[in-house]
Order: sequence, then C-alpha cells, then structure tokens
Amino acid sequence: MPGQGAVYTERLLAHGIQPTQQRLRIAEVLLASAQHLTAEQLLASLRQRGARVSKATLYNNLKLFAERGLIRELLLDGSRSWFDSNVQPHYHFQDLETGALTDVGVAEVAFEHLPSPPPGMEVAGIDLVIRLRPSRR
Amino acid sequence: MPGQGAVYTERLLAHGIQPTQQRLRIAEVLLASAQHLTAEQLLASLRQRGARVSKATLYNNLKLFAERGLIRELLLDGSRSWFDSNVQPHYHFQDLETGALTDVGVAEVAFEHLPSPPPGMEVAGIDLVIRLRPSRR
DNA sequence: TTCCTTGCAAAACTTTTGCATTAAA
DNA sequence: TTTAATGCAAAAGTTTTGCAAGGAA
Repeated sequence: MPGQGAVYTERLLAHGIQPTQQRLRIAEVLLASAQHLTAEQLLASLRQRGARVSKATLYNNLKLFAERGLIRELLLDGSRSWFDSNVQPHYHFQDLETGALTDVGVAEVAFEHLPSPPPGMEVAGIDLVIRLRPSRR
Repeated sequence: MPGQGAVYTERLLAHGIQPTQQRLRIAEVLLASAQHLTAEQLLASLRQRGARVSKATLYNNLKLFAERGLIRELLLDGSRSWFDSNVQPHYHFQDLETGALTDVGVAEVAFEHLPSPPPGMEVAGIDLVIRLRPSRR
C-alpha cells in the first residue's frame, strides 16, 4: 500500500508536472476535496499547516496546474480568481453576499438551444453562474 | 425639437441621477450605442474627445450608473469590469483571445431545466458566457 | 554543471478612498 | 450658503515579474 503522499506525486506526474516540495504541499490542500479557494485562502491554509510556500510560487504553480488541467481557474468575480479542484464540466451557484461557490452538475442543467458561434470561431467552454441572494420572504 | 444633449439629461434624471457635466460626458460616450467598455477604454474615449473627467469620478459614476440601473456591470474577467450599456436581460459571447464581448439575446438561449436554488435563497440572476476561440480548421 | 524551482521584494494593474477644491441647487 | 460632485494623489487588493539563491538531475 502506497503512502498517502504518493497519490499526489502520481497525479502531478500524470499531468507532466515535476512534484517538488511546494507543489506537493499545494496539491495536498487544494486537491484534498472538491472545493473552491482563492489564492489568499489557499495561502492561509498552507501557512496554517506549516507549509512554507511563497506567494509568487503559489501563483506560478496555480497557473501551471490550471494550464495542465489539474485544476480549473474560475474568473467570475471582479477582482480575484477562484481555483476549483473539480475539473469535470460543471456550473456554479454563487452567493452574492459571501462570494461562496457551490457546484451545479451538468445533469442539473439542460439547454434546449444555444446560439451558433460566429464564423471562424468555436465554443471553447460555457460558463454558467447562477447568482443567489437570500429569499425575500 | 430638443437638442441632442437633452436626451442624456433626461435619462440621467429618469434614473434619479443629477446630470452634471462629467456625468453627461460619460453618458454620451457609453450610452451612444449598445456596447461593452472597460473603465480604461472609456477613459481613453473621453480624453480623446476632449472631455475632462478624472479616473476617480469615472469609477464613482460608473458604480452609480450601475446601481441606478442605467448600465450593467459585468464581472466575467479575472481583473477588470466591463460596463454594458445594454440593460436588457441578455448573455454574452467572449473572444478568449481579445476579451471582446458580443451580446447573445435571451431568445437565442433556452433552458430545458435549471436547478432549484438552495433553501432560503433565490435566483438573483443568471450569467451565461460562451467562451470562443478560433476554429481549428 | 546545467536546468528548473523558489523566495523576496518590487512592479503592475484595476479600483477605491481621503480630502481639499469647485460646481450646483 | 449649503450640499453634492470633482480631481488628485495615495492606498488597497490581487497578480505578475526580475533576479539572486537554492535544489534536483
């Protein structure tokens, strides 16, 4: 039976990423469960568990992870990026008060029709965000 | 027959906004047609046509216009906001290379089904962005 | 040795804020 | 004259970059 850490080592290698110390620390936190974290939240988690990872390295590697398909970067906020450990196609609820995200499975949404892309272009992805506020009653 | 400028004066007043010089200059550029502009693009347009509007005033007023429903602020980019002069419900295409936005009318999209919001929450809005890239063939 | 990775601090970019000045009612 | 709006420059929040130092192959 392989040690716990080996799981992440393998996942990084499988995506063509050298498993360095910092990258493993980042993966251990971010990939532990399906979640959405901002860089700042992730940095706080890392520091809290004693991992020494600089801000520059964190950003560089989040970008790398996203490029290699290990995580997904969500741009749906004015200011910051969210990093999503769920790379399966899916959509999101967003609580407008807190900014918190919840997954919406593809099975929960069905399009009856969608417009065709303009000539010479193709659809790279569809982002659907259902913004939520507290009910008024 | 009223002068051209009167149109924007009236629109501002109709939204409870005092029509000051700067606000009229901003409205004249942004509301001239259905378009999507970033604050920086708008500032450049204003300066180019000789309007003196400071950055702070521009941002303050874009925020105000959005609050009062005169324009819509789009948060679909990592870093900057887009200001949309079309306040009718609609969706967007986004060219991933240039960031440019194109409207998608509500009639062009139909949902067969959507998930129910969690208890105590209601849907405040649905943002749909169809990301585009050049076709590969 | 050679190449890749890291860390720090500074820079970059967008947006907001404090406050004195100016314009508008 | 009283309130509201503006402009400037500085601050704030997030992300990127330059470069020297450290680590892996």
